[in-house]
Amino acid sequence: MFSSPPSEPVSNSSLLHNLNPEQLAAVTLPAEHALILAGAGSGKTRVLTTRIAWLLQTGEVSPGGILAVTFTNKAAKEMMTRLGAMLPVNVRGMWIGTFHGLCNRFLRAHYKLANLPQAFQILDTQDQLSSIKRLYKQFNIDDERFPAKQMQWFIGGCKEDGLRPNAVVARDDETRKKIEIYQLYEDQCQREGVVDFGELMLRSYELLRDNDPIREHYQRRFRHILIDEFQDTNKLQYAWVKMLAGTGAHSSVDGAFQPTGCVLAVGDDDQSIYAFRGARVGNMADFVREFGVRHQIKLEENYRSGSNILDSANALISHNSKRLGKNLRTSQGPGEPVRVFEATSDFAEAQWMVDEMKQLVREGHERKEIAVLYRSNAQSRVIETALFNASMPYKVYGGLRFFERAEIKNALAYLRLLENPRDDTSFMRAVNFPPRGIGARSLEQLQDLARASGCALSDAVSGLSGKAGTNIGAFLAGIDVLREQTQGMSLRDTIVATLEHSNLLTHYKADREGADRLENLAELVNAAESFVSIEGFGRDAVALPVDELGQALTQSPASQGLDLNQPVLDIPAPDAETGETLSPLAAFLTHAALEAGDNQAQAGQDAIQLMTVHASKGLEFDAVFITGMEEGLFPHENSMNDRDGLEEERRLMYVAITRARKRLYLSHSQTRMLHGQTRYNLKSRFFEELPEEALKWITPKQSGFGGGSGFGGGASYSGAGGPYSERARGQFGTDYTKYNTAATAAPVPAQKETPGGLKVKQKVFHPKFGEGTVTALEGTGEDARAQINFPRHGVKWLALSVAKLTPVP
DNA sequence: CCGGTGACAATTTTT
DNA sequence: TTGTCACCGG
Repeated sequence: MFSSPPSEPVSNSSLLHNLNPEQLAAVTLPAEHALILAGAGSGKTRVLTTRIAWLLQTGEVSPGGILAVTFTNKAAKEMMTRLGAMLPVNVRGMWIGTFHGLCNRFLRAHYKLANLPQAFQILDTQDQLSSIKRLYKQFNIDDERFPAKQMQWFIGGCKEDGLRPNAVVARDDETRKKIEIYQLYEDQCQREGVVDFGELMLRSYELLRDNDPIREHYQRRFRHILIDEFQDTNKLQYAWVKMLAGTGAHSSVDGAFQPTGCVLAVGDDDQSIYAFRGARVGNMADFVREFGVRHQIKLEENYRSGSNILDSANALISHNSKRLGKNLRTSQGPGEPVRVFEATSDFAEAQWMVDEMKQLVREGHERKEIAVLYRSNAQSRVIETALFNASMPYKVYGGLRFFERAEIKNALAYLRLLENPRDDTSFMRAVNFPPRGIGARSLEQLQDLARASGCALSDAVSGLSGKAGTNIGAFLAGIDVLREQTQGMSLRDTIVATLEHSNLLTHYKADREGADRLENLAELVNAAESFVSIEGFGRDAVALPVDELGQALTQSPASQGLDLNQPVLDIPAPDAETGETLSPLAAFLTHAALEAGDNQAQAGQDAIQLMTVHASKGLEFDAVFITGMEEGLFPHENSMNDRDGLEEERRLMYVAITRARKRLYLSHSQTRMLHGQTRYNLKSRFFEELPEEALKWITPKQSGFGGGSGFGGGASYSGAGGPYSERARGQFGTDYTKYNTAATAAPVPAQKETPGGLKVKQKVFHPKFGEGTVTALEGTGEDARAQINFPRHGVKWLALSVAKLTPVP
């Protein structure tokens, strides 16, 4: 898949053709640290890959001297594919991959120094949580006081900050206890021979930091370090990059070694939307300062959208204060206006969208070129229902990925036990699934025993007596037999044998809802086969054989980057002493953990694309609907409290807007079903931050709640985009008034009445709830009620005859 | 060991 | 409203 086409090396000029001046400058930068500020749709990936190709082409560096890091497997693959198409290099042999993938490769190569078993396995997020829960049982830790989820977050956070338990400051008793649990967790993982995602990063970092020869080897080796999506890096990843680049602060004892790695960081601070998981946009500024960056290039030419869309994006993001500063521009014309729609209910919003989509499809747009973006997953439901009822094919992104499915995890648990009987997480998962009469009490006994002797569950079984001992003993003996039997088998046969032995197949066959699961298990066998044949055994997991890198090097136009005579520390595929190599199975299991698989099931099918705004980053579509543009939803209420939160929401909106090539729709609804309750939301403040001249209101703009008319006649068809004209109506061929039927039990709107002298959208003050905004009015006289949205207390209905409300000017 | 029950919470996500 | 999870009874 990633092998190089048998083409001649392309010439320099063809490599660089069609680059704009900024892109060209970025590609041909001198060998120094540099920061590329790459706006949305500015050809960032192209610049990155062309830069690598150019470095190789000009002999500046050999393939072995390049380190290119991304966040997702998808991005890494794309980089390799594109590079492979540009130059006849063996991209698989190069250090191009995700942070975690590369750390894995590094740790496999130096597993002894890293104090890990060669076949260490990787805990995914689920595994990590169950590992912590198991710990809680063993040590009687109160899940009420220290929720396992929260503990998981704490541990992950510490690792991201590069902190081991002994380095975390115990500022209070609670933290002290957490640190204690963190330590217990660490011990448990170490004993079991497993690492979590954070550990992959942290242990790699520590090994580089503490081992001078290793660090200097890699510093010498990686002449060019390229990092994608730099704004998403966390503290540890930044430190890792810094360590590999060797900024001079860490020269060896004799001081003779001068590190030379050049870092090319590519990112966009305006698209930083992952602060919640530890990303630090500040790394960009830190990078410039700490690395003494002299070259900064802005890629501002956008090749994706017309200026109405880009002006909207630019105007919106200009409301953020913390920016490095960048403006997207295009040589395309204005393109279509940004269409804005106001619905009476989430249901009506979905209906409208479906009709609009039908129209788009009629006009010849492919369904997969139409995307619906929303802030939170819960919003997809109504839309799905509407699409389903309209028989419109759609695809929801997100949700469980292939290797995260229960049946797959169950099968993997058996496979992991074959590889490593000490893996207690897998033991617990497999021991009584499918059910084989091993109850909770037996397992508790076993766990007590294991803890007392500090050994693995599987080692403690021999100490069990009675029925418990017999049952669990039989399970374990079965695993041992299976391990024997599968010796020398192909990966495929090993998995088939395991599925048989475990009774998973029988179990799911008996389950009348197990058909899908059986299908997935069959798919697991396929995945294993393609892992061996197409991907090539273990290349994700194992350091490459020497000859392969050698081949990559000799194919390079120049090989001055890496001295072939120096010891190649990262390629000890077989263990130096025992000659042991990673089994295909261990490699496959690693692959499963590091690449959880697509979650886009029927990819390739022409279906409407539904996803969160986060998931849409990096993608583009002809037509984009951004839905639920309401206060509390987008910007989300949990983010509105602090300035940073709001700015991140705005960046999120920026990302959403810039996904659209041709047509962009923004919609909001007056009412929305959320958590089983109807909420009344104001339209998003982001509307106020968009340039009116780029927008076109295609709704009869409502005057106050419910548009009066109720839902019928009398609405005033005016809006920022001017009167709702017949022309517009004809153009879209849709009568929008039909959506103004609230499907949910919306309160009957006051018609022209303003009870108590209040108006919708007016700000009022309540002695208890503070300041709020009137969102609806209802009834007259004594019965007059107002619905008010209080930022701190939520939406409330207040009887005007009782509530002491003061209008706020 | 299953299946029912009630409590509870419910942005965003990759590895 | 929906999904998850701990707990309990058959």
